[in-house]
Amino acid sequence: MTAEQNGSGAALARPRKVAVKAEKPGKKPVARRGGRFTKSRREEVVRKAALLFIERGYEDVTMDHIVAEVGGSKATVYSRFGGKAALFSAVIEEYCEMISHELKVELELDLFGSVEEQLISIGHTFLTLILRRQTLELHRLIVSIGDKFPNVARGFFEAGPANSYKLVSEWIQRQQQAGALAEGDPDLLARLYLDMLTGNYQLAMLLSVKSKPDAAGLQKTVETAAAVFLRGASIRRATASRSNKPTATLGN
Amino acid sequence: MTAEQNGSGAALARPRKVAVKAEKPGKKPVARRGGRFTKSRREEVVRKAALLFIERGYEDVTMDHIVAEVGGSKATVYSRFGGKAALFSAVIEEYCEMISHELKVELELDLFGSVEEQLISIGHTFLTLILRRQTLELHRLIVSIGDKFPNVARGFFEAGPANSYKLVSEWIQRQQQAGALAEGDPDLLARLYLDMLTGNYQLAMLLSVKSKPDAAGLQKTVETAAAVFLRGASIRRATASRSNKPTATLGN
DNA sequence: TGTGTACTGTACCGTATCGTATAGCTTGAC
DNA sequence: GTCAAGCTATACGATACGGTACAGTACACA
Repeated sequence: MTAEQNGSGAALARPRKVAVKAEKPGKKPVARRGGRFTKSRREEVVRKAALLFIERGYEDVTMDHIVAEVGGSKATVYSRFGGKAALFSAVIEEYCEMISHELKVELELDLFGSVEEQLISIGHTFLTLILRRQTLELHRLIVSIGDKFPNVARGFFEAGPANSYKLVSEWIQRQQQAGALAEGDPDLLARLYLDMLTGNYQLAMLLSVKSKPDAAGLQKTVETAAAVFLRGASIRRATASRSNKPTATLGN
Repeated sequence: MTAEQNGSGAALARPRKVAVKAEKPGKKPVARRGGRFTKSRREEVVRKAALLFIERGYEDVTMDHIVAEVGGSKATVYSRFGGKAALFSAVIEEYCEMISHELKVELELDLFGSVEEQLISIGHTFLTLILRRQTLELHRLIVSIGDKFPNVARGFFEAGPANSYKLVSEWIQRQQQAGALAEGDPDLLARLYLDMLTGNYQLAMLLSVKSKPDAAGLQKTVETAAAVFLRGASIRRATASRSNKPTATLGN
């Protein structure tokens, strides 16, 4: 669409300064000459720049890196985005909106089977998503920028964690209405369940203490978490008993 | 002890370049002149530099900042630590060892009361520790350095999370031996409980989505988490029933 | 009191990086 | 074809920072 790689670049006569230069027309593999800054072009820049930031962190990505990656010229990037900080904000915010939609699709999987099976399925989907390399690096990036980009941090929280909590909360409400789970604040219960899954693996992988998610341990974690949660939050059917009887409610 | 600010500096004849310079002898409030690099002096440097890194992050602390903060000269810091990266490693590793000991003391509080009361007490102690500004910023720092300082990351993990998991795991084992909790992998159960508490608040505060821990919500979180955990992991006493009957074991 | 070692204070170097300026080329509208 | 607007390529300024050099000073010890 945007006249990318329209081939003419290779043959164009460009009597620049040195004749030799004409034989090595591109300084970089990304060939882009001319063309207006269309919407799709902007999306391309956003996507590529976002990946760069996510892979290498804010400080370790220079504007020259970005230009080399997306093609075009530095001047254009500055005129279109305004500077490194502004580019970063725009880029990560738009990226978060993208994953927000993906997340809804991924976690809204058609669930079937018993309550426990559904819960395990939710856990697996969630953990798999959370432990993807790209998700981890995005998490690292957002945490590391601290309070420098509050809008970016908030956008990430809404797009990622808050979204996940909300989806699981809605599932819990449905189970409560169906009588499969005891009453209790569904938002809080959703947080507890997802956090149970997340904490250990996520931090260990961010810190390179664990290299791989290791399927067996992950399976065990999800199953145990689901079992604990389900017993803990399910309808009480036995008479309360002995000294270790829980007295607190489930956050009503 | 170390002849600080003995004033003679003002009178020294140093025909450097500009004579005016001699009239503004002290560049900074931290007065330190002479004195050997004793062990306590090293500890002072480590402590102050660590706080700087924790407060402002690796990239945003310059060697000049550090020297200004700890006093002395740049040359000494370089000769004693070897450079910024080495200083950072040494400083954060030693700092982690310090908090490792503190953690053991803090979490080894004399516990009393019912199992649930003990669990709630553990939860409160842990959450309070985790949500301290300094702990959060240390966490941010370690996550943000990524794979650049693997030893630092590992040291932090051992000193913080791994330590906490271990202490709670031991408590769980004691409860299991006393028959108050069902059998099941105590390490895994400890992780699940602590992660339940951590996730939500920690990330929200790191991202400035929540400003304060807000005592009421925190209380509710701990109590609900304890209730869910306790019901989920306690000895089954009712006959298993209906369709939502948990079938998984607790990670044996 | 004299001497060597270690520390201080500061200037300086090299490099990296953000951001701007400039000159020429491409494109799309007329 | 002509032309204005926008893009490319590149050079360059300004600044910041890690690290080193060096002259001078303080302290330990004899």
